[in-house]
Amino acid sequence: MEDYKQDFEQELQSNSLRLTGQRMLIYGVLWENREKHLTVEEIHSILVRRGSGISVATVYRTLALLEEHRLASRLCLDDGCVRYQLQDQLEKHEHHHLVCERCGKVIDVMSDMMDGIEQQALDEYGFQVRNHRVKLYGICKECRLKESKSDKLSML
Amino acid sequence: MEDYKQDFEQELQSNSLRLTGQRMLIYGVLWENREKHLTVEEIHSILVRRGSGISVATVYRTLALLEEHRLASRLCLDDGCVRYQLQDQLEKHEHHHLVCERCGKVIDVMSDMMDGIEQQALDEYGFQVRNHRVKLYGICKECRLKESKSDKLSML
DNA sequence: CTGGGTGCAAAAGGTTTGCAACACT
DNA sequence: AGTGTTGCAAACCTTTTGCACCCAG
Repeated sequence: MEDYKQDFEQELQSNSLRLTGQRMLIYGVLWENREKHLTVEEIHSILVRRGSGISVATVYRTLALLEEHRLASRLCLDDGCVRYQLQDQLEKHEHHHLVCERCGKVIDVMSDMMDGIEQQALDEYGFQVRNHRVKLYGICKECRLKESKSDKLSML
Repeated sequence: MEDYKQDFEQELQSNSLRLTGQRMLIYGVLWENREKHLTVEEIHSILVRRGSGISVATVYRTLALLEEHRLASRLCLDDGCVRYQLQDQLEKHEHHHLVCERCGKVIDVMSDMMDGIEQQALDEYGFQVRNHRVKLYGICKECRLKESKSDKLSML
């Protein structure tokens, strides 16, 4: 339970990178929010709120480091801010995201259904896929329920 | 052949928007480069190079307008700049992109292979997909050939 | 004519960088 | 001790905005 940082510590050590307090803090925030997709600004302000005088520059630098070492993955929702999430070390490549156009919720989806498309890319274009980013935009269950309810109310 | 702008003109008219010279120019550049994915900066500098004193602000405003009316689609390759491309009016939703990690080339792919994933999203999460953005990162045919050639050379 | 559209320049984000001070190893 | 890291602030880059002027309808 307390060893969640071992992947990180090991990766740093084997690359002769330093295990600093700031890096641990950032990794900790990502771990605590591993089911969420935090923006850089959110990560920074969580730490500032806790009394850490960490600078934004360090947050950016550390996140870039984590991404480079494939310990975190970057998610760009085309709304102008980049989000980060710890990357599951078991994943072959990145998972998919369902983005609700109403409430903004992001649902992670594990799926190998892209295998077919990857094969097609190779067959038809000679393109060898190494990673993919799939974002499906639509309306989540809760928002659909909410909307069908208010539709019924407005009909009265 | 000369009527490629009719979709655009019609859409403007039916929304009582004005058919200005600048809008025509921008639409023209997108049409000439319809197989490419131009950044805002590229579109702007193409026009400036041709002697048009158009401002970046207008380019941004017009592209936003085109996107809003689904005449163009925005592509965000997570490299900090947004790209635009005219949208095929027959497409159900956006097509997929194969992005080469070596040369940066972007290949468009039409495919309905996402239908399976969309059904899965609905079945498992109650999530109704309305659009999707799929980017597959990998290595294109040409770069693979080039690399295998230089591999062989370095072996000598 | 009249209001939508444009150019300009300033402002507003978000992200990067140079440099001196700091702190892991 | 030595160098990788950090904080700070300035620089950067892309995108947005306010406003006076302009032009399509």
